[in-house]
Amino acid sequence: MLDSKLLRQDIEQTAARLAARGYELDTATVSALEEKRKTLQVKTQELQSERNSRSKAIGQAKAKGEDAQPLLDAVSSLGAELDSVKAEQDAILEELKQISLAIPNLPDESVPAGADESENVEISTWGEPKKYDFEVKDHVDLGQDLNGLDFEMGVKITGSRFTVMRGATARMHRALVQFMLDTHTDKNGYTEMYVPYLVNRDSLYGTGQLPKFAEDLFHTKGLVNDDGEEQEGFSLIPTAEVPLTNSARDEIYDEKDLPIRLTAHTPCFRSEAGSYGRDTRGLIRQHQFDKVELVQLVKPEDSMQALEELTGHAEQILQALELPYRKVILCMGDMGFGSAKTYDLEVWLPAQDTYREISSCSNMHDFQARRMQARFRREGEKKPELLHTLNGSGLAVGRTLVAILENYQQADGSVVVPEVLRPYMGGLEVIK
RNA sequence: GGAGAGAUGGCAGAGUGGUCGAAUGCACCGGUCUUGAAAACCGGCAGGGGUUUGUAGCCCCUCUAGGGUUCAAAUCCCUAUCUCUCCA
Repeated sequence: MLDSKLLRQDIEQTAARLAARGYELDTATVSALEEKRKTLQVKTQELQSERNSRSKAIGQAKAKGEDAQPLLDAVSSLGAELDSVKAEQDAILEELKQISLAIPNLPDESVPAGADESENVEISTWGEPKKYDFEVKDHVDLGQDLNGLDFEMGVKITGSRFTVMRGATARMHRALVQFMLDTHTDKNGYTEMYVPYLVNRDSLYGTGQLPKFAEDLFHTKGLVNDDGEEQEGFSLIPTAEVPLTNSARDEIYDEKDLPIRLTAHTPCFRSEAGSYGRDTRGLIRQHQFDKVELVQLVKPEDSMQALEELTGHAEQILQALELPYRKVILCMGDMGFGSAKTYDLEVWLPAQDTYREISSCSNMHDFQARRMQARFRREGEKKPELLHTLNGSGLAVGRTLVAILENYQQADGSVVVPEVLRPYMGGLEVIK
């Protein structure tokens, strides 16, 4: 959510900055609502103030044993007027709130202009795509031939976009998780967290999945209580960003406790609404996939530097696994809803002869913090300030597995286990 | 499964209709004292929002959450959630 001041004092400039990322702000509607809001809010508060002072006078009169009846008569009509003005005010406030919740974040000045994916800008590349003197297989064929990936079984058990892993492949998947978590906790200063995979509505509003992206989530029905009433349901997390970042909701941290760095391994669940037909083959786009997430809570002045560092932490995993990748900065039009600046890391997939996203690292600025009221207090200051929040994948585990299968394949269809994973796999060197 | 009790500021804990956003203690911050520290004493110490050029002033909202009664609600009523105790 943006600072409401931006919609009151500088709406045209705000609209222009939003337009650059492809969002059209209806300034006429918002300005008109703001106008009404101001009038109604002032009126409501005046009436409340009057009611309060009169009530106080009645109290004092009664305490002195005086006749309060004249005072009571004088206040009798106030209630109805207040109710109607308040109702009007609440309606306007609600309308403005719904609009505000649907406005995306303002892009940082360092973000390149552009409408979509095609205008993202490559920042750097790492590693050389390997040359193969045989015809490379994609991870689907490799995984099936190794009896490690079973797409049919996933379909049988659940449905499309669900997959079963088996044997050494499943173990490598697990090894990747352990390796990533160990790296981030031991080397990069993150605290490992275990978090709920089902979250409530407040959390989804906090990180920005709601109200706009409800259809991307899997929602559960609420539990039924003793009286037979259904409680509000939960939603499966689309990323650990949701529980990790929401740990800061309604908190006020001491300056000295920052930055806070959190990591967690969780499954992620996405409905993939609107992506029919895309990436239907293989592990790339699943309804359920595992991810090791990185989240940072930092002071505003530190967030841009923190984004560089966080992205570096994700890169570190790719480098340790010796997977060629490139770093891309997303243009304004391709950024996620709450992001002020995003780097994508794209890993080389030889079978697709291209780079594919494996991590997305974003500085959300104060966008989520404002929704969550996630704050900190500077040493010696009285007023708390909003934090800046960042998140990134470090990394998407399933896609990392895909990258390893494809990049480490050999002519006979076996796959070499990357050196750093061998300790996590009982010393196994090759999956055959 | 049955029967009760409770949810108040960072924590503990008072407050059962009328200057209560809330006593008191602890913690914390500032000061006095001290060579320094401790102790003692003095002072400060909730968040959100509106108005405004204003981090000034004034005002509004918030005592788990949502409804209700009332001129007036932390306090009364209803509902939900959570916690605790006892019995089986």
